[in-house]
Amino acid sequence: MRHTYHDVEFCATRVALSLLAGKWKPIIFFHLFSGPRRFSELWRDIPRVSKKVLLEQLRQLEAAGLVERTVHNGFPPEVTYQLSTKGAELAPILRRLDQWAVTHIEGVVQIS
Amino acid sequence: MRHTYHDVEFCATRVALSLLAGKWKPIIFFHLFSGPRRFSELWRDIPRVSKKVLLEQLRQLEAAGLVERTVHNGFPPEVTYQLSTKGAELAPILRRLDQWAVTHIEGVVQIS
DNA sequence: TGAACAGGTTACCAGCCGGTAACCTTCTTG
DNA sequence: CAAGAAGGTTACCGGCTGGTAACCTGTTCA
Repeated sequence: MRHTYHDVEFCATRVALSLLAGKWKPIIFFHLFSGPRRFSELWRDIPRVSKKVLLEQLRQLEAAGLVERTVHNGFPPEVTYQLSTKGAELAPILRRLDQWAVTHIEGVVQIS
Repeated sequence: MRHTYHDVEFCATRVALSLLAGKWKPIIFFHLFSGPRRFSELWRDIPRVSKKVLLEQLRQLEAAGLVERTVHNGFPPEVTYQLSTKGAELAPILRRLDQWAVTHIEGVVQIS
């Protein structure tokens, strides 16, 4: 059995896009580009996302190996999320995509 | 009202990704990178996609301004799809994403 | 003693997205 | 005159994704 990118199951780009697919994932990414963030920080800084959904997206990113979750013992509980090496290597690609969007799509805003 | 990329509605990357979101779109893209293709060619060359769904994806890409549809009069009917300038400018970005996926995701295959 | 905070979890629901299968129209060819 | 090819369209359906709202656990502080 020969696999080519014609085969949707093995198309690298499709699989990559599926890891980024999710309403809040790009925003999470841009927040994590500048370093680790606590759960509550992300929840505060990303408007209109529910705890449940934010957590779901983070877990999916973690499962994909793009994000690492660290629990720091102590009180109050502190859990931080940060990009893995693999995840960080997406940064330049996402920035170029951002650039493309800003020049080609109206009403859209550049990352800070 | 201030818009920042923190606002999911205006996050450029999210909007860009939403244009590419669709099971068959990356594959369609890679087929169109090498030039215009007839509908029946795409349908023949992309395994397991139904006419209806392929057409849907093409129409969405067209609506997004990434693909142009041309009807050539004559018989048999001939309709070709090709990337717009805007769409073609995504090529290098998608190729980098493909590269990233090939080096980081197992079982995934590079575009030819 | 009970409120507040961090980081979750649970139940439940609506809408979208991709999927199958059959059908349509126009023209050409055997 | 029937079949076939090109490019669709239509009816219908199941599962995934994102959404709301309420609840839980453990510790500290007033």
